[in-house]
This record gives sequence, C-alpha cells and structure tokens, in this order.
Amino acid sequence: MNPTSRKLEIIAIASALFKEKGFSAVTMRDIAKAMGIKAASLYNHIKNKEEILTFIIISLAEEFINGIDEIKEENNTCIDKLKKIIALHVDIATRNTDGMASLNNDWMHLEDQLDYYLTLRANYEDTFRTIIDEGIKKNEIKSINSDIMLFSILSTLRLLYIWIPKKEDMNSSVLATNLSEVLLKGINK
Amino acid sequence: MNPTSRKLEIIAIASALFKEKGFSAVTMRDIAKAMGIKAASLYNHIKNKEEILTFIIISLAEEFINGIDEIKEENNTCIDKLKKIIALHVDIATRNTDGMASLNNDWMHLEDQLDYYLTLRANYEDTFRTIIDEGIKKNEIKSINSDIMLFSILSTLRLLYIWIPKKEDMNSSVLATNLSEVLLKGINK
DNA sequence: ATCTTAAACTAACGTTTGTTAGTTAAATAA
DNA sequence: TTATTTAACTAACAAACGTTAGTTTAAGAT
Repeated sequence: MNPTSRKLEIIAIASALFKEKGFSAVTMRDIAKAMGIKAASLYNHIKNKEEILTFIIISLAEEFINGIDEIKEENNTCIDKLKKIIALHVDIATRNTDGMASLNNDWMHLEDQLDYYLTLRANYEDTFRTIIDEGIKKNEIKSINSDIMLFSILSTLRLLYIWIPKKEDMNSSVLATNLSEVLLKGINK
Repeated sequence: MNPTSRKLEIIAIASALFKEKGFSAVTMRDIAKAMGIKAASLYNHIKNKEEILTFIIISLAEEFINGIDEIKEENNTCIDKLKKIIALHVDIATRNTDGMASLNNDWMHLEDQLDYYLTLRANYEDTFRTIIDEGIKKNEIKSINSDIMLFSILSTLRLLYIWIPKKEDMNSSVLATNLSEVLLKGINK
C-alpha cells in the first residue's frame, strides 16, 4: 500500500501495454523497455508481474463498489440512481481507460486476490440488480426480466473504455446524459 | 480450407481454452492435453498456433458480415432491420459462444489476417451505422448522435457470449425479442 | 501381402519467460 | 565526511514456450 510514484509510473505504463495486447502477451522486458530501464530494475519497485495486475484491477473494483454503495443509499428515484451509476462508469472509464481493459479482460489471471475480486464483482452486480428490481416494484421500470436489463446496461458500460478514447472531443457529462437517454428510454421514436 | 474433422476438434477445444484464459495464456501443450495427445501431434493437423486463432476469428467475422449484408438489402423498416441484427448476434453467439471470446478479445494477435479482419469489422460497423442513420432520416429513430446508439447496442451484442452460457434455460428467440424491447425502447416505463 | 495414409509418438532445438543475486552510482541524511 | 537509501545495472537461472525432425503404429486400399 501507499505506492511510490515510481511504482505508479510502472503501473500506468503497464496498464497501457496490457490494454494493447493483454496481460499474458506483455513481458516484463516490454514494460521495462517502455520505462527506459532494464527488466530486472522493475523489481526494485514491484514484487512481481502479478502485483501490477492486482493493483490495477483491485483498485478499480473497489472504486466501483464504493461508488455504487453510495448511490444505493441515496434518497432518490431508481431511475435517478441508474443515471448516477451510468455517470459513475463514464467517470471512472474516462480517468482510467487503460486499467479498465485489464479489469474486463484479465481478471482471470489474478491469483491471491481472485476470490476477493469475484466477491466484489458479485456484490456490485447484486446491488445493481436490486436497484432495477426496486424500480420495477415502484412502477418506474418496465416489468421485463431484470437480468436482461442488467446485462444490457452493464455490457454497454463495461465497454466504455474502448469507445471513450476514440471520442476524446466528447465531454464526459454530455456523454453520460446521452447514454442515459439511450439506455433508459431507448432509441425508438 | 475444407478442414478435416480432427482439425475442427482441435479448433473447438482451443476455442474453449481461449475463452477461459485468452489466446496468449494457452499453450500448445494445454490444447494437446485437453485433446488427450502430445503437443507435437497437433502439427499433423494444423500449421501453427496462429492458424487456430485465425480460423476462429475470420470465420465468425465473415458470418457477421454476410448476415448484416443480407439484412441491409431487405425491404424493411430500419427498426425491423435492427431487430434482425439483434437476432443475428443472438444466433451466432449461441452457436459459437467460445469463439466469440476470441473474436472480442484476441483479434489483435492475428498476424497475416489482421488487416483483413479490421476491414471486415469496419465494414460491419459502417453498415450498422448506416441503418441507424437511415432510421433517423425516416423519423423511426430518435435524433441522437448515431455513434452513441451504435456503441450502446453493439456493446450489448458483443458481450452476449459471456451471458448466454449463464442462462442456458432461456430460449434464443425469447432472448432476441426481450433484448430488442430493451435495446430499442428502453427500460423506463 | 504390400503400399499408403492418418495420427500418434519421442526427443530435441533455440528462444523467451519471470525472476534472483550481486554490484554500482548518485542523491540524501547523519 | 560518512552512512544510508534509491534506483539503476550486468549476469545468470531454471522453466516453459512454439515448433521441427524423425519414428512408430494401426487401419484401409491395391
């Protein structure tokens, strides 16, 4: 914990490489080269390759769980809660586009912290689904299988990291607003 | 071309392993072990590791492009065309769940056929966007940034492969119908 | 009975992998 | 000034990697 700035530099550069080629295809020598040092020198700052991945994924997963836990408790309509969740994803994905790739694609290469990650993810999805189910009960949301709605919305939010860098001109809050419109009210006129 | 059944067995088993751990983390010895043979024996049937990945990805990509090209030409409303695209994704993802993982996550490890794949993908997305734009022009679809709508729908369709195996009880056409409802008309009542 | 083919095998290759050990050079603290 | 810390280095390791070469075995065709 409390990582030095040099360690954070390594993690940032590794994140970018992991996004391009995936965790398994990136070597310690690749990371070192991108840092302008030798592979062995990395070990002055990090324990091993897995620690890099763990840091990237767990810190993001905790950001999500903290975000949704806060939203859940608010005194708000379910639709407004969903809008806040959408804004949460846009915000995190904008600030850490590279890390989101590892979160999505390389979580299965976690070792020590795999169970912890899976717990966080399950909790996140449960909270998300609960908010949808509440919306159905309160007649704010259509009475369709809530798994389908959860899956549909969450899929879009999960892949934001691919799309955001292609649209750097687009403002974060405009994106969140438009996305809410599309995800909640559909595209059909 | 015209692969033998033994070759197709290898590809099917490799697809499942690639889905679990990603292309780069799966070794030829992993594939061989899952087949019950030695790694060297694989080379009686396939040229090399990359050929397996290429076959998985390119045949899927061609299925998608052929599907959307047919839908595009039909004499139909744009909304109905979108419904057919959704059904196309559900159908392909149901029949080849494993391969979809490689298509989504490992296309960057293609070598000889990378450019061809990228062309297919760009064409697919262009056709998809053209259908949305036409829907806007004909007043069937809301006048929001069509990129956002494309991204939103396509993200959900791309991750179907993760979700389908968890819901094996759900009928394909019921799924396609419900998904159309959610994606096109939203969840808000 | 002989030939051919399909599909497995063993053994080995040259590389690349993550990582460790020990050293050096420069900056900072005592 | 001396001691400590930080962050780089070189050299090397054992294991794992994709792949090749050559061989064996069994089934089917001539």
